[in-house]
This record gives sequence, C-alpha cells and structure tokens, in this order.
Amino acid sequence: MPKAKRPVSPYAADAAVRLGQLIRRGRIDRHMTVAALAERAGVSRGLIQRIEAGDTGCTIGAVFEAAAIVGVRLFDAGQVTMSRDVESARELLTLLPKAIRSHRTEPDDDF
Amino acid sequence: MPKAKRPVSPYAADAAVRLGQLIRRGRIDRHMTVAALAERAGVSRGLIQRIEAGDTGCTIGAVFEAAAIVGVRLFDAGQVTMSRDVESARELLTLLPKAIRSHRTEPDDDF
DNA sequence: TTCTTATGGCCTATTTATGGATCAAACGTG
DNA sequence: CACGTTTGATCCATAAATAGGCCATAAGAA
Repeated sequence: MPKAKRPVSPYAADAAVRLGQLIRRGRIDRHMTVAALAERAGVSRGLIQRIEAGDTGCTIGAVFEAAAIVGVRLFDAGQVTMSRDVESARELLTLLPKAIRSHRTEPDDDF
Repeated sequence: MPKAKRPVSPYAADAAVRLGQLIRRGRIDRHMTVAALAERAGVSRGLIQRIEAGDTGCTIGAVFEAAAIVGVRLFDAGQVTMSRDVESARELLTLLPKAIRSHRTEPDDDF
C-alpha cells in the first residue's frame, strides 16, 4: 500500500493543485526562481515546490504567503472574490446564531 | 514573550481569517454544528475551530475540505474564480519556461 | 555543444500541527 | 427561568510538516 497520509476529498485536492498552479504561474511571470520565492516567503525551497505541486499537507499560512508574493489574490482587498457573493444578503436575515440547534443528523448535502 | 510561531504577512493572515469566516458562515447557513462538520471532514472538532478562527497553521487539505463541505468554493468547477483570469491568455504567449534565468535579485514588487 | 543554474526528488533532525479528552461559559429552547 | 447542547479554550501524546542538506537531471545562455 502506498502512503495513506491524511485523506482528502477530490475537490480539496483539486483546489490545492489549482492554487499551486496559479502560484507557479505567478512566480514564473515575475521571473522568480523557486529559491527566490522561498526566501521572500521565509520558507524552504522544498516547501515552495510542494505548494506548487498542490500538496494538501502544507499550511495555509505558507501557501497564502507564497500566493501573495507572486500576486495571486483569492480575496480582493476587502471583498471576497467568490462566484456567489449573494450570501452576504442572507446573513442579514439570519443574523447568524452563535450556536446551532441540531436536530437533523444529516444536513442537506449538495456534492 | 508571546508566541513567535511561524511568522506570516498581514495579507496571508487576513486571507486565512476571511476564509475561516466564510466557512463558519457556510456552516451556520447549513445548520451544522462544529462537531458535525468535523466529523464529515474527518478531522477533530478543535481543528475546525482553529480553521474558522483563521489559524494559519492549518493544512490546506483540512481547510479546503471544510470549505467544500459547507459550500465555500474558491474555484468554480473547472474555472478559476479570480478577479483577473486574463492571465490564461498570457500562458499561450509565453509558453511558460520551466526554469527561470534569474539575473535580477530583486523582482518587481507590488505590495 | 559546453557551461551554469534551476528544478525536483529523497533523506533525516527538528519543529509543529493534530487528535482526544476535559472543563467552563455561552447559547437556544421548552 | 432551568435544561441540555454548543462552543471555546486548554493540556498532553503522537503524528506530521518543515528545514536543510544532498544529488541527478533538465533547462537556458553562450
């Protein structure tokens, strides 16, 4: 058997890979070497390689750091860049409870 | 002295916090308890709490996993949801070199 | 081509995150 | 209000990420 590290869903793995690709592209666009990015991010060269490879075991601190340096922004200064930011409306209706009164064991799923 | 864990830039820390907030909102919207989300994500309850708090020390695997479950998608099935996805054009022009010939020690910065 | 450098993979020591339990306080409901 | 539940925070043992080296190979420049 290979190495059953920490299992992640296909989506999570895919998302990590895509983010890694974005970072790599951003780095290359800026003519930076992996070593240079590593130095600026304050991490090791190997870690940058794993981040660009989409390793799900990297901390978001390191990943977001690298992303920021090469210009990949998931969030646009103050506003979230999401497909559906319609959600922001609902928060006013619900007024976000702090504790959830769960009765239904199985939440309505969708993926 | 406080805790000088792994230093991260303000942006990276902020991005992590925002993502955590999105996850929390998504969870509450779906009437899920922290424990329920933890179980579905296959992680501990404490980890979900740290993720929602924006702890930069969490692995992207765990964070993206939680995000996916509560419906927070940074990437829209096949297409990246970024402010500037114009970049996809450039990759055809440049044809992305695999190795960077760095001369300039200091890359053109912007933030 | 030849040379120089970037990259990627592997390894090990160390640092760190994670799981699991526990506890107190806050919360929602009847 | 009083109840049961959720949340948040802490502690510790353990699993895992990270640093940092090394080496082989690929890639760009002359």
